[in-house]
Amino acid sequence: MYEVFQKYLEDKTTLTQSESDYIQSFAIIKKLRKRQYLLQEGDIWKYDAFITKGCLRTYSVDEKGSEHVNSFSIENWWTGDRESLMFQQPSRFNIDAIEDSELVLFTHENFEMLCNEIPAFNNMVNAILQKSFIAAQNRIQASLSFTAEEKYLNFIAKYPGFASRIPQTMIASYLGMTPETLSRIRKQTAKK
Amino acid sequence: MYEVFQKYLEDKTTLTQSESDYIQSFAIIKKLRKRQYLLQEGDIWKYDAFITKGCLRTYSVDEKGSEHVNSFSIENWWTGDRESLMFQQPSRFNIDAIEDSELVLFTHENFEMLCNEIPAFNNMVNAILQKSFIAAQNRIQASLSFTAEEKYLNFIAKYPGFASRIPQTMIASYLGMTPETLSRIRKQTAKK
DNA sequence: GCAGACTCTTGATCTATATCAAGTTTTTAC
DNA sequence: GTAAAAACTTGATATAGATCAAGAGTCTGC
Repeated sequence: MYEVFQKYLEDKTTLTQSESDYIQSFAIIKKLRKRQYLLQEGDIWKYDAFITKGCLRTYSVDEKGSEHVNSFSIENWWTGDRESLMFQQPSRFNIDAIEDSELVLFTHENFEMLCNEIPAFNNMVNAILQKSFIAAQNRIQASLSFTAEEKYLNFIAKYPGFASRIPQTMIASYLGMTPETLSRIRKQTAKK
Repeated sequence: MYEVFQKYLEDKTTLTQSESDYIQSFAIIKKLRKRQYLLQEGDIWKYDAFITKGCLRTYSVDEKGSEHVNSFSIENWWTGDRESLMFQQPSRFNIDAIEDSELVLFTHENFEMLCNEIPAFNNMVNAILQKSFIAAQNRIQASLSFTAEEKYLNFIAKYPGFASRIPQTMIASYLGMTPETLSRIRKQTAKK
């Protein structure tokens, strides 16, 4: 499955053959079964992780025991906990696989070294971060100004295909509503 | 007021005198009166902006005409619209001054050039972006899992000093609640 | 292929927060 | 310094969405 990542790199940046090979030499392939954890609350996250296949979710559990889905990540996206990584502190999140998945991991040490040695790689990484930040801003925006129905419609417009892969309960949690509410919204919008 | 930015740079990174001077040579000083816009909806944002004095707010207006405060930024922080900047598209946001303010602006062209020419500067900029992303994630987290009261308490704990500078109406909007609700929460929590 | 466990749906009821309205206090502008 | 405009408070009422509960579908493991 490393080809998926290689293709992604070709798409997003321009590397010489030797740079590309060099990057590959640090890659760690990781397979996850459905339900398997990539990261558990309390662990310190130490990688940069790219998904070549499957679908993962990042969520936290509050004091009342309710789960809150922070994000979904599918093939050709990155995942992990930047806060835990940056400050080397125990994570407040869990990341697990919604489907059988495959990832390409780099230890953060190696990843930073690659960023320093290969400017094109560094630029790509920064561009991704910028886009992630913009996406986060837009999500905040949506959570402040949208009704439950608008949130759902915005979600399926923005991430078509997700709705069919991910259980509704998790989507509801991601959107900040109960599964019952989402079920009713889906019923209503189906009518129209 | 440029000294404030200079001090910030010294704090966050290590530059030679000539690098520091070089950066300064591209700086544009901008003063804003209270209520004055830095950016209006529909404009294309073209700068990287650092606040040396004062307080600004970024907000959007929805179809019903309600304002939604996206963020506050004070001295020693950055502001702007990354989405408009990155894609050179009309902004959905307004940014205006809550207090008389002063900023250091760089055109994005110059800013990128500085990033390319001065690695230490580039690293600093990336670190800021990382932290901004982490803050955005935490805010999403809060908006999903906190009650109105918890959101307010979290806000004043995280940004002490903001509450006294910023009108409650705007804080309420930032937290995703009505001014009336915030007023009642403040009354309750004052009692305790 | 079946039992148990999830997941989704639907209905009844409840509740946190919104909305509307009016009064009070603070700020702004001349 | 004063009048008008904003900002904040408080009360009464409304409502979107939560919670509780029970039944119907679907998946999963042996």
